[in-house]
Amino acid sequence: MSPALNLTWSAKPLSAEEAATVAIRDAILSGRLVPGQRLAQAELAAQLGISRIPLRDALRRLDGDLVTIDGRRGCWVTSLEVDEIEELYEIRIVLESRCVSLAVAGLSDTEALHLFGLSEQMDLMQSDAHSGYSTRRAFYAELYSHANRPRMRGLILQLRDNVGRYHVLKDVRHSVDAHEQLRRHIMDRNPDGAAEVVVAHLEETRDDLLATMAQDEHVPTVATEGS
Amino acid sequence: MSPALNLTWSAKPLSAEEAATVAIRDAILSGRLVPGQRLAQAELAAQLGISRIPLRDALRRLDGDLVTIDGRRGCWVTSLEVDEIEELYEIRIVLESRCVSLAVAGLSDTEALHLFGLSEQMDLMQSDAHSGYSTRRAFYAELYSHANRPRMRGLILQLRDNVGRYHVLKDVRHSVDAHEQLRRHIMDRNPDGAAEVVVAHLEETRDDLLATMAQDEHVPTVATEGS
DNA sequence: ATTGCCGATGTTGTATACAATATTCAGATA
DNA sequence: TATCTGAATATTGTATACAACATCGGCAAT
Repeated sequence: MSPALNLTWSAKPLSAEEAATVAIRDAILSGRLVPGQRLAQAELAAQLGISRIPLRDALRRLDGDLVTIDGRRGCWVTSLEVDEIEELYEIRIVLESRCVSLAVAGLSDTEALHLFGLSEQMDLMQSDAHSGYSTRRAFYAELYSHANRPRMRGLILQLRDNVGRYHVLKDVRHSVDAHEQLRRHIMDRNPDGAAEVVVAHLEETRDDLLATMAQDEHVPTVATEGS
Repeated sequence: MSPALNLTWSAKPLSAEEAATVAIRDAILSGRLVPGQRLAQAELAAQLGISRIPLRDALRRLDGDLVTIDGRRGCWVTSLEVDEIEELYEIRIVLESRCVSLAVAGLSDTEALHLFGLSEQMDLMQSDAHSGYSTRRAFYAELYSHANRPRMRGLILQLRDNVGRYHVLKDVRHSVDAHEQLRRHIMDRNPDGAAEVVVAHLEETRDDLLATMAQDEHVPTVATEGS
């Protein structure tokens, strides 16, 4: 069934629309474009060196997720209320508990060992906040891929990104503990245990984020535009 | 806080992009555009009487869901494999069991009675397949709205539409039974019972669909273009 | 007969120009 | 002073025109 030879192009020529999509997504996820910030088509297109047409295509693609388009009134970076963040975490808990259970249940010996190594690496590196987030994201993306549920995995990663941009330089103590437990459940092929760890970790992360937001709610972030 | 007067325009002037979006979505959900069918921009734009620009915006908006855009190769109505349908049902089961449980738990007396009436009406009307689907969809949309989980509800309805277009003139016996049980659990405020009914109903519906697809897999539907 | 190589054709991607709508700010009026 | 009005401004929506790329056909070579 599987092809004997499988190439993946390293350098694919991406269109202006695709480039704009990843650029805007990266800018939002990295915090350079903050929630609530206006996204003017002419300005963004000029900054990216493209026309408004591919920029509009990119914005439509991100609409409803990282970007909110309000008819002819304009376009903003989606701003999440506390209720919405709680709901997104609830959906993540439901989906990820199932997904990690399926993934751990189906791991082969080499796959489990590989994930174990990835997880250890991840906790040892401990780099800055942004690259740390990206490393953890890659680990879960790899782990969840073993559940063989592509749509579920995509939804989870999308939800993770959507709520992850609100985490600013957070502690990682919980993560290290949770990852150690998760590693053990991976090696033991314990799906239920892994699911429990993920749920507990998500709840802890959610509560930390909500506490941080409650502290900073009177200090709203305002975007200032550089030259 | 709330305005004394709150108008909603019955006839709001929707843009060409919005009109194209609903038109294409309706065409796909009603089966006039079948899975796998090519969506040529020039042709569709001409049929809708608009330019290619707003049509492209509409296609981008539907991409990844009802429509699949493959770079410069073109655009097709998304075609689901058996594995994908199974996965979509699995996600629906996880989300809807939670959502119906929350909804039933929080119902007031009048709300429960209203839903009871809606459900009875639904089973008595028994109209044609398309309007029957739309009626059932409206009932679940109303029921799930009481869970106070807008994102979850939106995801569920999206998944429901995505998989619902593969149901062609199916039997409704299971639905009638399931709805009767669901009505009882609604009136009894029994969240767990309602969740069990919904899960069982979804599994049954899924198995019926898969059986139908297995029968018809050697009779692929082909789109023929009228004048 | 099959494979590889163009050239013709068609489709999609993008830039520019213009139309339609929303926002803003000045000025007038109560 | 506060509020409403309306023109000026800015921003988004859409159409047309053109460029870039993919597909399909024929033709030649092995």
